[in-house]
Amino acid sequence: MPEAHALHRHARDQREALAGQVLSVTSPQGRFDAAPFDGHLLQDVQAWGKHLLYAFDDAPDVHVHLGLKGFFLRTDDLTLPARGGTRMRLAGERDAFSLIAPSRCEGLDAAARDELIAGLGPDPLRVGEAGREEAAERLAASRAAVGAALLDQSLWAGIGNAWRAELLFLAGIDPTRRVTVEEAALLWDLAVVHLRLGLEAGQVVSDASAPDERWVYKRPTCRRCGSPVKSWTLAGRVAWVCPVDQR
DNA sequence: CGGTCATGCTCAA
DNA sequence: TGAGCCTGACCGG
Repeated sequence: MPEAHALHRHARDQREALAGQVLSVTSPQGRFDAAPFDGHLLQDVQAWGKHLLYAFDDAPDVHVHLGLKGFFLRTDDLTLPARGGTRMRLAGERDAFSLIAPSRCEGLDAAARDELIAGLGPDPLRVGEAGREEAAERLAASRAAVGAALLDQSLWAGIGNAWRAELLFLAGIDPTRRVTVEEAALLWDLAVVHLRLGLEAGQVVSDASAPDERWVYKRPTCRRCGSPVKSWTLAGRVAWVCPVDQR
């Protein structure tokens, strides 16, 4: 689940529930030092690609990355004890969020936060159409195959394995080759539209009329033409490709 | 109930 | 390139 659309959804949910409030910040598991943030006012929560940044008054930022396995639990019963293994618990006036099994949860000073953001490419949910030209040029300039380039967070921020499979299918592009600037711009447009749909739906959406369906991702056959889907490891992740519809 | 895999990423080799 | 991270979902016995 944790690709950019999911992280932007977490940011929105937590911003609406907690921003502007003085939070109780704890680490029931003990693996996160919550003291610098406990009792401080949360100004904002923002997603940058797959990263979450929490801005506090008079404290560093908190940086969260869910990795493959991280997730949040939400409750409106503030008396409920956090489940075991909760790395960070953020409690406001009416809601509490528990962070479980993240790959990163740490304080970040302003310089480190700026460095993190500077190392990320454009995020389709953050710059949208305004970032189209720069995003297309960055992706097309990469020497890597487009299937590897799309997963490189310094080129574009927020695309993961499921979006890679589905966006390349929608664009009709074979992941093993490179792309022109025009093809990269088409991929960007597809990403902007579909990640937005995914943000609202809370899942990957590659067909607005069938939000629960996928074209090739984890499928034995292509949903459009029925051809057997080819799958193999590309850039460390399993690629799913229709050999007929993607050239 | 054990084994495997996963919409991610880092680090060692 | 592969192990590790150390959770949850799923599957077969």
